[in-house]
Amino acid sequence: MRQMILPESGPKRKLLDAAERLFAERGMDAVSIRDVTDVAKANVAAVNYHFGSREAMMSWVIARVVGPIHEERLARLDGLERKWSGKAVPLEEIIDAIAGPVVGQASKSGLSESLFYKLVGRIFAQRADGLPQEIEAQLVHEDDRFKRAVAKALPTVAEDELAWRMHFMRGGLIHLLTHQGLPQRQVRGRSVETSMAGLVSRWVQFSAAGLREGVEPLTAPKKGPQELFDF
Amino acid sequence: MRQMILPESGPKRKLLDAAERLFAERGMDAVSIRDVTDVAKANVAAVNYHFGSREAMMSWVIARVVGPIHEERLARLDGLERKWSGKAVPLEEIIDAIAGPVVGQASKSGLSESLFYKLVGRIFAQRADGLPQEIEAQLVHEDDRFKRAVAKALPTVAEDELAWRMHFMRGGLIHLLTHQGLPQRQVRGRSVETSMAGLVSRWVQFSAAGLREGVEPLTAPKKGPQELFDF
DNA sequence: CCAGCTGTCAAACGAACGATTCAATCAACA
DNA sequence: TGTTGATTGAATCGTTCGTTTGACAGCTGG
Repeated sequence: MRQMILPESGPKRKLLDAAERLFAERGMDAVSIRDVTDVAKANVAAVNYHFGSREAMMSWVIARVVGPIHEERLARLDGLERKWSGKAVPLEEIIDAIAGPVVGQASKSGLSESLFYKLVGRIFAQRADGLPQEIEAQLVHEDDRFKRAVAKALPTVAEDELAWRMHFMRGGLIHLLTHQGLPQRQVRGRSVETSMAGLVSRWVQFSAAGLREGVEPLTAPKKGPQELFDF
Repeated sequence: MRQMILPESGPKRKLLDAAERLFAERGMDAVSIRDVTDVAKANVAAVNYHFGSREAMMSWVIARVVGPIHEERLARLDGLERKWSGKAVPLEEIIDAIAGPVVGQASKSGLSESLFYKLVGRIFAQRADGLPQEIEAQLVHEDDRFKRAVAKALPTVAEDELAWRMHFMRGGLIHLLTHQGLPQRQVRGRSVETSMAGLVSRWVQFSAAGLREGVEPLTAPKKGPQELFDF
């Protein structure tokens, strides 16, 4: 596996694109290498020739999707910590740095937005249960960085309590990504926001409130919550 | 399928128990009928003889797990609405009526608690993507009941906003069930709460805060949030 | 006593799976 | 142009899958 230089074109790229689309549509386990090579208009042997095995190809697909999201997350967090130079970063901005890169990378993907979110959701839902070790290690480090940032923003909340609340938060995002369209049927007769950017901002607000649970606002307790976060 | 009278004993029961355990351990798609019949010490043909097909057996397993949870949820909500006789039920009690039955049924299951939660999480994660129609219909109705109850408890929050927040909330619970043990490694050196009952009460608090986001407390705004929920 | 139903069993079915083989083909360079 | 190494193609490998078959045992009611 080593450094995993992503192919810009050529047959490897075609296979990865095909696998990516099928993984998003049907789930990783429901796609055979023949499905992939049919879509990519390649031979069955191509997968094992270029990647060594089906599982190795899966790792490439996952790395190609997760890698940029992971790096953009860390870059955003770095930027925030630089911007607030040592002070605690506002909670909503931290949380937005988790979901924002998913939306950001969606437009750069060859997939439709809906499929891209589904794929990302499927991947993150598998945490610690089948993800390639290299990617899992990245994500563990990422989790740690964000946990420390949140802990700094909410110093009065116990660390283990925060860890669980961030666990719930992550679950909400994964559920949003995998089942984007579910609840909109439940609202009768009204046209409902469906753009992921809007939904993510709702998720940020929801999560921030959940993380803050039990924390008294230090200043201006009579003001509304929009005072704490302007965007 | 019809009424699905659950077998108390006999070979059907043995097959369902074996399938249930394996589904929880490995996931639905990773279990063959030979795996099941090996554990159940039955013949491969037994599955098709007693259930007609692998998929039908899966539906029985799912129905046997989800059914009691679904009914206990509705019963709890009925009880709450009776107890508060027409007035809005306190938010935390509604949310607890969603997660509580999962904990309640865990002890009645033949599975270990950990496996039972994993199985329930796996099932609910598949909403609208492979669940038997009958169960899906139950859950849609259940969602609607709970959404109305929450809307009554939070009349100032727009309905579609509530639907999305409850979506995030459900995601958090599913993630907790499927990845119970994940974040505890992240807390260094401390022994951490791992009982599901405790975790669920954290999830209830988290979710209630998320659902309430932007809602000003009507009375005693200076008091702590424990004023709003005593248990 | 035996016809009829219920359940179990080993065996086999055809299909699909990931992987491999090996000859044919292609591109690049001497 | 001839040679070499990279890539492709068709065919096949051994396995595993869900399902089906048909023989056989156990029991029951007439």
